[in-house]
Amino acid sequence: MEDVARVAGVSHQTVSRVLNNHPNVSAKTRERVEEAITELGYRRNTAARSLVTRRSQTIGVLGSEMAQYGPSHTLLGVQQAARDAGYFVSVAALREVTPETIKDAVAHFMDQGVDGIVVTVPHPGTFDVLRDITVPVPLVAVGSVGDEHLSGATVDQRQGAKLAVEHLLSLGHQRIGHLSGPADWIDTAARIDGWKEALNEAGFEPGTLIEGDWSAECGYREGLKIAADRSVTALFVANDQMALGILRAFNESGVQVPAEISVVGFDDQPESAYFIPPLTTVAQDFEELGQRCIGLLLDRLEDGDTVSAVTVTPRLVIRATTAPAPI
Amino acid sequence: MEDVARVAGVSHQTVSRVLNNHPNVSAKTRERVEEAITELGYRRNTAARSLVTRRSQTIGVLGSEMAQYGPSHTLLGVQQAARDAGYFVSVAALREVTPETIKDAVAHFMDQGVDGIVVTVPHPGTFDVLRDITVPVPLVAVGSVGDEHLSGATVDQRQGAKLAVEHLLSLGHQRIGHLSGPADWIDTAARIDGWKEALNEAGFEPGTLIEGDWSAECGYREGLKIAADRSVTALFVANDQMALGILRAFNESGVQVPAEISVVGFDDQPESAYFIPPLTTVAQDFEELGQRCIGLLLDRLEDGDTVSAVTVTPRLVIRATTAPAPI
DNA sequence: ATCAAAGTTGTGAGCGCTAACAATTGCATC
DNA sequence: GATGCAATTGTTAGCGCTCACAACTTTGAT
Repeated sequence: MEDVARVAGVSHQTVSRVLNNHPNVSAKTRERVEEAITELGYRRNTAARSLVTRRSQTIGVLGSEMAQYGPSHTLLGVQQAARDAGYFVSVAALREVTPETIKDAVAHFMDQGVDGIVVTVPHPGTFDVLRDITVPVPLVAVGSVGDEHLSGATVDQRQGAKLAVEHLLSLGHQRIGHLSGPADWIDTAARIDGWKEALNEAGFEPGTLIEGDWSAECGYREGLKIAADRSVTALFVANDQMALGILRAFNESGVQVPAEISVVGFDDQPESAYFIPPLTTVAQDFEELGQRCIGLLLDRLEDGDTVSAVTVTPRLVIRATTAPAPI
Repeated sequence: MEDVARVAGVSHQTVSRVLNNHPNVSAKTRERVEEAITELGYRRNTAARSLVTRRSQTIGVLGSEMAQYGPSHTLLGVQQAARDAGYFVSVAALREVTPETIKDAVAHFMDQGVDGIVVTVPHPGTFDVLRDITVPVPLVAVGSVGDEHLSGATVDQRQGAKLAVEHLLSLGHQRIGHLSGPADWIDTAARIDGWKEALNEAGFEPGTLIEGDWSAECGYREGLKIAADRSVTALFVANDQMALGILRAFNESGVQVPAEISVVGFDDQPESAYFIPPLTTVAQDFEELGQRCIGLLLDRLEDGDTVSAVTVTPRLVIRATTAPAPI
């Protein structure tokens, strides 16, 4: 920086001012400094800057199941938005979710001096842990409703579930079952609520509720049972992977989809359009979710504004696994 | 740090020595310092440390298609291994792969002062770009063969392809086609080579070679054509997603899998076991790949050793899409 | 011409840490 | 008890930057 100052014929402080876009620098000085910077290929030292500002220009992303469709796309959105805003993105992937591993990861980020943390750990207990340890930087949690300490960004999953079930209702289905995610996931509860609500509003009783684990394997297993007992004419499945398993089980059991049983998934992974038959499902824009997270975080970081929550709206994609209910 | 020194009754430098595991600190002093550290909940300031050591304890991961099955799992392995070794992991996801975006991302990492970079950009041109810009930190590229400047970690894809084709040959197939990835991917070339090699060794001519784009949609489109012309009795498909599309196309066209045509995929995504029918495929351990990358990087960083390449071996998973060739 | 107010630039200190060197201690040897 | 040597500890400087403040320059009203 001293070198740049010398070349531009100013003091190091003026260079610093140019770098930080301070208002009180005359146009021609600024220009001269900028020339010197490009001429020397100067890059400001982040460590020195962090040391004095106590800001690292880094945002931590703390997540579990980071390789899954949802989290990995959320990370993409976060990364994109953060880099555009001049922030670095550091990741910590939890192999196992316990209060200890969460605290460890947060400590890891504090050691690094991150300016804010985006949390995508979809288990309700997470938020309690985060509130307990009073993290000294802004937090945004995916799936949380948000409060003054912890912002939340979330896809309106209840709404997504309603969309799915209302579609089935409009086709004349009345016995609509639900294969949910694991009970300790936030998303699971929201989707179950949406399913129940849509049915209640239509004046029907909820059909069978089965707790799954998101895996195709589990969808297959439960699909075999449903194929045998035929307790429902339609099934709302909490993600596309379980729906894949269901489809395979029905295929093996000779159950016609959608003629005998309709199936709706959730997520709209790109593959879902090529299932046999192509899956009707609910699309959620995870990348947008990630971008919104950074938006919230930057608001807190820069304006001190306390926007506590944003919601991304899902949308129904109708393909070939849904048809009018059999008579 | 000054506070810790005061509590422990030593100088700040001794605290620094304890923190850095310097040899010449007496056991009881070390103990006293450690007590003071836990008592005060002291955490060393990374920025200050980086400023003087010129090391950031951060590794950058530069990747394209980061949300895909392979890259996202590689990232998981990288993150795991890096955190275990006390490093932070920063990510940069490329939305578009051009020499400019690669250079930008590298510049972004240099601004951050990363100690090393793991590159998972599976296009051959990448390595040339990286060699051109002479990055001042060690690099490990996934998919590269490696040289003294650029270490490489890779799954032996040629071997994986051979495994797949040899399995088909052992079932009596002679006309074995290949639906490959896009031509500008490294993986594509290696898999084509393996396919050709296995056929040559068995004394057969390679069957139809079709260039795909990894997507299920493309698999579907090409599958319809193959179903119509029946030029092959078996198909080696370069990834599971395209295989999914193929399966759907064959199903629609009334082609029996595996009775009429056998299909082998590549990747072994968890869903593949629930395709209709369950997919025979080649499994690759991406997490291990990621861990190996960090291993290579740390070797360069710490010992100065120049291990230039490691290889992870894939393995064939036989399920229900392969059967003896029809007579 | 004179002065105040605003705009612009420079100076010095210090963020928290580690490297190099200096000083102290302990301990065996003469 | 004096001497030398190694092991241990302390002292000083400085990494590259920004902040607070001081100093200088312009502008416009009197």
